[in-house]
This record gives sequence, C-alpha cells and structure tokens, in this order.
Amino acid sequence: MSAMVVREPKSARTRRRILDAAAEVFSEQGYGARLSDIASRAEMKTGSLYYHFDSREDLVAEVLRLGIEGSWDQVARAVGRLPSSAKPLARLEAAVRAHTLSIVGRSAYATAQARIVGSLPIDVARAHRQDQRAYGEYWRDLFVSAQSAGELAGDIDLFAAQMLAFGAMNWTSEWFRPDLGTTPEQLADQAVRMLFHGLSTPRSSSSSETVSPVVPISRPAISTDRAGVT
Amino acid sequence: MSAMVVREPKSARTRRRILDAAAEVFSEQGYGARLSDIASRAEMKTGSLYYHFDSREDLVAEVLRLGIEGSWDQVARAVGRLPSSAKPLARLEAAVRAHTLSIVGRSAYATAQARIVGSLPIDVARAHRQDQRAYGEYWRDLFVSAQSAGELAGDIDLFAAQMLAFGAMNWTSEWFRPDLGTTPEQLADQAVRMLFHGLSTPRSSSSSETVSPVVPISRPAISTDRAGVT
DNA sequence: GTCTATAGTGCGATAGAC
DNA sequence: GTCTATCGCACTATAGAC
Repeated sequence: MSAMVVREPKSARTRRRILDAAAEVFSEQGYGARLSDIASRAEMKTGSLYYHFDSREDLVAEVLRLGIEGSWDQVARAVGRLPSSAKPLARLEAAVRAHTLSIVGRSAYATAQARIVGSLPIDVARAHRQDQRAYGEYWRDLFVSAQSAGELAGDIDLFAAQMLAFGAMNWTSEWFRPDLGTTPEQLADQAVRMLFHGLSTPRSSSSSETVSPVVPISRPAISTDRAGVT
Repeated sequence: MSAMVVREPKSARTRRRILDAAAEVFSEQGYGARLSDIASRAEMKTGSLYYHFDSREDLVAEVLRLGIEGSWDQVARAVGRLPSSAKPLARLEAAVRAHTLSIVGRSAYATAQARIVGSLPIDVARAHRQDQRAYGEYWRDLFVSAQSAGELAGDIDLFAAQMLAFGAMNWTSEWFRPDLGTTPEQLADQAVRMLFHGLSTPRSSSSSETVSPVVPISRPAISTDRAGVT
C-alpha cells in the first residue's frame, strides 16, 4: 500500500461540504431557499452543484435523510447508554431528551429536517416517507414498551401521543435561540417533563382539593419580547 | 330605506370566496401552493385575483390574519363559557382544547395558518408578527395566571412551555386525519392531558417505587400504517 | 471539478378588451 | 369584475470551455 493514507476521495468531501451548506441554509431559510444561496455558502457557483447532485430534489432528499439519520443516531446512543435495567419509560425519556437536543443544539441536518419536513411538495415528501416510517417505528416501539410496562397510561392513543410529541420537539427548530437564557439541556428536560409528567403541579392534576400557591413566580425572567411567536 | 336589505357588497363576497379557496388550498398544499390553484378553486382565472388583492403576499397575509383570528375567537369563546369560578388551570385547559379543535376540526384558516406559519419567507413572517404577538400575549396571560395560582409548577419556563404546546397543537395540521379512528375531540382531550398531566401513569411520575402494569394494551387499534410520520 | 454562459420554464404580475 | 394575452423575472438545469 502507498504511503499516503486513503481517506475520503476529494469529491466525497466536496459533496459533504455542499450538504453541510445546504443543511445550514435550509435550517435558516426553510424549504424555499435557493440553490444559489447553498452554492455560495459552499463557496462554489450554482452550476457546479450539478456535478455532485442530479437535481435540487436530490440534494433536498439527502439532507432530509441525513437529518433523520443524525437524530436517530443520537437518540439510539442516548438510549443505549442507559443501564440495561432501565425501565421503558426511562428509555423513552432519554429518547425525547436526545431528539430535542439533536434539533436545538447539535446538527444542522436535524434542524433542517424538522424545519422543512412540513413544507415539502408531495413527490419529495413521498420519497422521504420510508425514512420517516423507519424512525417512527423505532419510536413506536419505545412508546408501546412503556405502555405495556404500565408506565404510560393504558388508555392513551399512542399514535396521537407520538405525533403530539414530535410536534412539540420539532417546532423548537422554529423558535429556540440559545441566547434567550434557556440552555438546550434545560429545554430538553422541560420537554421530557411536560410530555410525561405534565406542567401542572401534582395536587392540581386530578384531584379536587384546594390548591395552595407553590413558588409563584410573578415576574419570569424574560429579557426580550419572547412572548410573540405562536 | 330600500326594500332590498343591504348585505355584503358583491365584491366583498367574492373576496371572501377567494380567501376561502386560499385557506383550503394552503391547508392542503402548504405555502408552496400556486395562485392558479387558488384561482381555480375559487372558480376564476388567475389574473382576476389581482382585482381583489395586490399581490400573493397580500393574500397570504390575510389568510394568516384570519387564521389567528379564528383560533383566537374559538379559544376566547371556550374560555368565556367557563363559570367565573373556574380556576386558571381549567381556563388554560379549555384554551388548549379549543385551539387544537380549531386546527383539526373547524376552520380552514386556522389549519392553513398553523401549517404555513413555519415556512414563511422572512418579510411575510415579519408582517405577521404583530398578530402572533397579540395572540401569544393572550396565551401568556393564561399561563402566568395558572402558575401564579400554583396550578403550574413554579420552576417551569413558561415561554418554553407555551412554545412546546403550540408545536404539539399546530403540528396536528400536518398529520391528523379524522378517518383514522380518533375524533378531533379525543385528540384535543389527549393534548390537554399530555401537556398538563403527562402521559405517564401517576406512580411512574416521580417516585422510585415498583411499577405494576396497568391495563397494558398489547395491540393498539390502529388500522392503516400510521406509524410512519415523524 | 469548477467555471461562464445560457437555455428552459413556471409563475407572479400587468395591460387592455369586454 | 373577469377575461385573454403576455411580460418579466427568478431560478433550475444544461452545455461547453478551461
């Protein structure tokens, strides 16, 4: 073998550079972003993209795939990191935490996927359906296990619960900014808490007893006008 | 006064017909929908739209405004329907229920708004910011009141909670289909339950006691391949 | 492999007849 | 007020030099 270690061929690295640029641009501008924006971010001219990708849709599809792959990878690692004695609900909580973090903190691909998956034209959406389904099934297993173990209420619709959870998590790509005082970790923890344990205080949950104020925070520490986005 | 009752001028009714068509088309196809689709749905030719609207953006802006207005109206009615003795958490729950219903069940405007608000180009988004802010403030008051009353945990970030909630609710516009066995009302109830009381069984919530299975449902009643969408 | 140049196209927008 | 016709632009995609 030669003295030179064979790494990625140069073309593969350029391809990756384009994908990185595309993921960033899509995560910032949404699906409407133009190829010229992506090209300039990748320090190329628009036409040159076509040496590496057949079409805009091809490029989009690859970003979407890598987005799911990235989230899935982080989620699977987080779940795998738990001791084997971990109960199903703990695994589900780790998954929610990791998926949320993958969107708000880590990968431009995951952010881009979450941001644009709702605005895809039908043909692109259909091509992406396979990956979504596979990832969705992975999550469904987590939900089913937790319900079978009695850790999730028996009368909830798991599909609806899963979709509501994905909505809450994926929408963070639209509003979360790390400069607003909440860290990605805090946000992820709050998502776990809300989804599985609820926002209400325990005594408000299902009983009719009188409620006594607990640590009322009259002036929450918000700096900018964060209250605007719905 | 004349024998003929003056109702809406005809031009206003045509304008409304175009808006109705736009709301439907946007709710089905997302922001990328073309003016020609909207025009044909309104039984006109594309060029005729410009007698009633100055630009595509104007039309979009009006649909967005009516979408928020519609949700807000339904939410405010639902909250107002409660007895004045209702506690803040009950009001918040009614709001979540009504907002969710406004998206999955009732108005094409609300559905369209929820669906496309995440894919707007920045200038359109900025024009929409005012309405979002006003509606967001309304919600924030509901959250603050519930926390001040001690019915929401004192240590949660209300802004994050509100945004997570909106994500869960608005994303229903992407996946909910009434033909999947769950009714809009059931979905809205489940959203309330998840957001405020959590999906987990009470004994799993925060203690370390042993969990005993409660009504494990081994084969949930799903008909089609619903598990695919993330 | 990347460039310049340009072809192709779909769609928003306008003009003017009716 | 709505139509037909068309303009103009922006952006995807291709061709060919280098």
